[in-house]
Amino acid sequence: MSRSERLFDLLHALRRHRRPVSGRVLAEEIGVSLRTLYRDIASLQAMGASIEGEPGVGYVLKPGFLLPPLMFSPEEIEALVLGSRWVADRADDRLSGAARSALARIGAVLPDDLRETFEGSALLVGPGTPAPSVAVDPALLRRAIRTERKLALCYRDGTGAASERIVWPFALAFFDSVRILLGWCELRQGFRHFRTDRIAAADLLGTRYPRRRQALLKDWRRAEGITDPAD
Amino acid sequence: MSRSERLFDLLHALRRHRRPVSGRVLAEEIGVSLRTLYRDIASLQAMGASIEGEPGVGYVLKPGFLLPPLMFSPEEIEALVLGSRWVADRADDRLSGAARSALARIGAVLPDDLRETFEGSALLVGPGTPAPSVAVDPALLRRAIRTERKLALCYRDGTGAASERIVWPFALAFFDSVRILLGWCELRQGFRHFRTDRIAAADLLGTRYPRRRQALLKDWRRAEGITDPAD
DNA sequence: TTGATGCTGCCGGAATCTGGCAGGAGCACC
DNA sequence: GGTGCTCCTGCCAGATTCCGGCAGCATCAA
Repeated sequence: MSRSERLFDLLHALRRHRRPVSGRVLAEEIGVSLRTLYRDIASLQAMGASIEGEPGVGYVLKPGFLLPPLMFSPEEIEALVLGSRWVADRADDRLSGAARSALARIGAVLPDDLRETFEGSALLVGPGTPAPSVAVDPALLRRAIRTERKLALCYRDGTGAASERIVWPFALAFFDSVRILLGWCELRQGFRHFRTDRIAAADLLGTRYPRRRQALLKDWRRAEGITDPAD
Repeated sequence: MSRSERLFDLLHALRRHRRPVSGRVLAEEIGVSLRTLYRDIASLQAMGASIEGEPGVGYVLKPGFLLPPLMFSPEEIEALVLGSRWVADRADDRLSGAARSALARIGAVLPDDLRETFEGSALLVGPGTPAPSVAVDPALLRRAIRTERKLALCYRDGTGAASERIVWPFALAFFDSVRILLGWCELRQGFRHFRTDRIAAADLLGTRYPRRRQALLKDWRRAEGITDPAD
């Protein structure tokens, strides 16, 4: 692989990892010695890429470099189509429609050869176990999360006992057959999860909750011992 | 100026002119001999750039090498991120890497406000039932499908009985816990499906099968009474 | 035909690239 | 204070690539 080609690759590798990456890892990924990697980074920086390196941490590429990324590879197209099909099949109507329309936008910018891959993708999503019917509009839950606003829930737990509580919703997790709303429960002063099919009613309150949902998610991950998949 | 830097410049110059530009002009603009310019163009083409040169006219950069800025609605972004996360979590290593990589590309061309939605997406994919270990490389199966080539399978069915057969693979279906290869079986002269975890061995044969995989998929859909989701 | 242009092969000298080593410096953690 | 991780730089020698020039062919349009 020529040096120039490698620089494109390096740029993409940096974009792929959003967390700081050590030079050693990058060098291995690209297949080049550490010394050369440092040189390559310096080259990209000289060309105007805002790559920041901190001793003991690694490199991060700040967004906004003049050069747009390269086109998708065929495998990437297949991955996007498959993922969108899964969303289209499994999510609620709004999200499912959004998946289809996002896919259409992507299709519109593909060159002819990739459009063939795109249209003829042979990766299908089998129908899953049908999702239990849900009383509240999932779009409402997502809006609450996105705008970081409190939610008044009327919830029936596994034993059938009903309760009312105020929660700070910060994420929605998709499992094979159920969806689970993650939130901080004001009543219990702790993280709780709620199966969406057991939420009898949800009221979007006007008040925002006092923390950033990213921070809540991070705390929750630590509490549950779940590592961030972005790492 | 180093060669790599020059290639970036050349790309820039090509994007600037939308009309065909002669190699001579480009060479002067960049400050390099004509011979070298031809070599540079060839390098970019080798990297996948669709630069078209017509004798007597000049060069034009067709869209399809660099990903243009894309505009999505926030909900579309969430759908793409969620879908890609699902693929990243559930598919084999290659496809999963492709999902992450495609996502990074999309993230890089989003305007700032959308990038916020993109990075802070709160839709998670729960860990599924762990996929049974698979003896054959799923990438091989996908390649067979993509190139419409026959596959020699060594398969153990549900009862444990082993068989060898030649199939025409035309699709791969992802279920919650298993993946299923769809194919036309030469032995049985009919459509058959194969759980990938029960495929003991698969040989990619050199011969292409005589029908288009789209047509096979359509026939299969009709035979199974499954409507095309694209309708 | 003529001219403009794209494109390729060849060559030898020049420039660059590469990996390894040694060392410095910042930072966090113990 | 020591240890470990990291970024970063200088130096060097051998390998590799790059570069310009030239000569020639192909294609297209006037």
